[in-house]
Amino acid sequence: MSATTTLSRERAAPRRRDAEATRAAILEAAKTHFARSGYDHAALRDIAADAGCDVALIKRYFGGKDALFVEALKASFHPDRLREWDRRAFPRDAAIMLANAAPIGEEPTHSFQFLLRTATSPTTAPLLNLAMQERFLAPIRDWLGGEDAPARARVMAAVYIGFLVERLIREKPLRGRERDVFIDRVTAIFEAMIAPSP
Amino acid sequence: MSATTTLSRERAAPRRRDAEATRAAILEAAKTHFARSGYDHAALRDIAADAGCDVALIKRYFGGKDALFVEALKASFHPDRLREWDRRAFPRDAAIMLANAAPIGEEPTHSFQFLLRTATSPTTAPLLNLAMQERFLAPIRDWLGGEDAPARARVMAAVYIGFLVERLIREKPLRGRERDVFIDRVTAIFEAMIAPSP
DNA sequence: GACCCAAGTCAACCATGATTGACATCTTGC
DNA sequence: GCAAGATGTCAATCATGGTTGACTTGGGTC
Repeated sequence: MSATTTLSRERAAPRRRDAEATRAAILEAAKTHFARSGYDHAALRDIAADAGCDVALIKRYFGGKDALFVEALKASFHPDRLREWDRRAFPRDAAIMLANAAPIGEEPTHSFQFLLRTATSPTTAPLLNLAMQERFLAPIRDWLGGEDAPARARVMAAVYIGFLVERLIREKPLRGRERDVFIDRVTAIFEAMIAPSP
Repeated sequence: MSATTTLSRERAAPRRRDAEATRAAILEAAKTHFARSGYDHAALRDIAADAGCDVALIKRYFGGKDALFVEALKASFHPDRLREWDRRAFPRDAAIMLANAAPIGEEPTHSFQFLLRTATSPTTAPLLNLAMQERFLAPIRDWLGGEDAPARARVMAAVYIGFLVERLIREKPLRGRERDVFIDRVTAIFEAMIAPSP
């Protein structure tokens, strides 16, 4: 939803036929559906229905399911968020975030569910390499900086993904001592990863 | 492949019509296909072809795709392997294994790829929790032992899964210094996880 | 040898879902 | 107003793949 883009406000005409808006609506719906259901189980008809338009428009605006997926994949990552994170606070903040329950459909998980679904499907795994490089590994590498940033970024990305997966399949929330131990251990791991090479 | 099970050798008759053998062949083929392609992309016709029989036999012997998948899932885990791992050598051995390229269909990864692919499909995702608990978390917990084993097992499983995902989507093999740093860091993480609580 | 049942084969059936082209309708420029 | 192109709709088409039932074949028993 939220198909009404704010751009070109000078054109007061509330034209109902707005290619740009429909395209954006399709992309938005696609992000949600792909993240929730994965590539295979996301039906273009459902996406179109959510976007409030016909399936055929997807072909017109994106070309096909593959192309739509790639666009949605690109649009689903917001690596800029990383820059806002404080280096000192990150390990524990991230650990606590991971210890808490993952609300289904909430924003932060969104893109990572996407990631997971993409990584584990043979169809889409190849597509992920590029996106990972550009949008995930590179930002982490820059954020880390220092010696051996590439290898360390790779390790950090892997660990982070692992915890996201764990949270995704966690059956019940962590409590009490288990939660505390979990947080402490995860914090230690993140701290070790951020630490520059000796 | 390897449809000739060794059991019942006393019955010298090389009967070509062997329900037990075909059933085993189907299961074996299913394990491979499901692990490599995931639930959705594994076609029963392909599995049957690999097993050297007709699709209809799958229905006869297993009932349907779902049931076959469950059987293959159960048969794909060998959590007992964990016991063989030496506590001291594990961190570095595991790190090196993860640094190397993942040969599709090789034994060690096999069951874990299976696990990961399971997460892809909404059909099979519910099965994942159970399998994770019984066949992954519990063995690790026992293997770790000591104080706070549950929380530590959770952390360790998550990290391990993360690295498996990373390896799945890794575009080219690690080399040189990047590989060395990767191994060192991963080793350190595993060592930290194995270490008992202070 | 005749017979019966398990084991295996074959050819449909059916649902799903992406793709496509023909068609309708709105918007805009003249 | 009116043509033309952009935008949106509709109903096939096509491929895939799981499911199913009728059929054939083999192999052991009487």
